Amino acid sequence: MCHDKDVHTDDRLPEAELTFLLGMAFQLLLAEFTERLAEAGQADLRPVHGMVFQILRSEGATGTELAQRLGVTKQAAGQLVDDLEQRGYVRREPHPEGGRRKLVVLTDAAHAHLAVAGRTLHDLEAELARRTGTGDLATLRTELTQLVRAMAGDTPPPLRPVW
Amino acid sequence: MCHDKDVHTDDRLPEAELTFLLGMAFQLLLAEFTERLAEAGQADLRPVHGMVFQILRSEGATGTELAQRLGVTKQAAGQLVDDLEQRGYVRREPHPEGGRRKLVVLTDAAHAHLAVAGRTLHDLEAELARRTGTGDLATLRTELTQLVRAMAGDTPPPLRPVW
DNA sequence: CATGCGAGTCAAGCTGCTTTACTCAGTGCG
DNA sequence: CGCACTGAGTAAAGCAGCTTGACTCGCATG
Repeated sequence: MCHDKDVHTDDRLPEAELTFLLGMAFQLLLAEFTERLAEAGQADLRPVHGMVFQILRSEGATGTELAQRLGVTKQAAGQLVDDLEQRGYVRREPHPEGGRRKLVVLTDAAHAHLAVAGRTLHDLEAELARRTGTGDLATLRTELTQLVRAMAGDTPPPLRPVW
Repeated sequence: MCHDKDVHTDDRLPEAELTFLLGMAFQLLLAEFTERLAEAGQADLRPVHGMVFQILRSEGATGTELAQRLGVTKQAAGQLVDDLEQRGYVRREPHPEGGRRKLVVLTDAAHAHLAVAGRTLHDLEAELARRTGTGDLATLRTELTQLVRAMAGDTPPPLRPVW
């Protein structure tokens, strides 16, 4: 869980910009998360796939809706769906409201992944709460929520790669 | 600063996972930051370039060192340096300790960018502190610092794209 | 001198996305 | 009815940013 390569010696974490801290925290958490998922035998799904699953979770969505929520073009979303369909994680069904639309829905395999991922993530965050000692990651959570609200209103922005 | 496309109606920010919140917060901040930089006439430099500048800031570094700090291959780092050199932001100087090494250092243009970027980032964070009302982004900062320390020890990990 | 190592670089390839351009189903309107 | 128009999906090509593999060169060490 720790980097043992000491490529540089200065230790200026406290003075670091908020933005940097956010980036590092996110990166570390996500990396650890995906690593644990891989250990749990889910190495074939990257974070973006988990994101797709969450979006499709309740009622599915059309390709275009998916694209909007992911913040990519509909072609890119289509490629993701192609891939996931081929691997048996989603199905394209005719859309109930007809038209040229198709409804992309999750298969059982995807729901199984969501279950594992959810547990893994919760474990990770719980473990982290213990390790920081503070125990009140709740504080952190509410502060972050305020920050996000301040910048994006009530609509969660698409979560996308970062540079 | 806000997304006005309301592509979905549920509003479950509070129950969101910590990891999601971190991702959204980071993404929003970085997007706003780069946008403001672009308005300030620095549209030709992406966040990764700012990262490079910060690494080279004090004493410069060799290509390999830079690659390690960025978390990419030395070839990728070399391409970044090629690009920045061509655009006048860095120079390759012979390394004082000789060998095949070269020391990559910043030009005045890069230092100017760092100044603008630093100010922009500070303004943004200050404005955010006002808008959240809490005023104590210091709390957030220290909590994030604890989190990062808990996961990475004292060595800031390379900050890289995320999925 | 030979061997090996580490830094840098050249070249090819890949992946995930974008841009451009098209097809097709439904809608509204003369 | 015929006909433009819209919006979803798809097909194809291109591109950016990275990787892997193979190499060159400077220097240290035996």
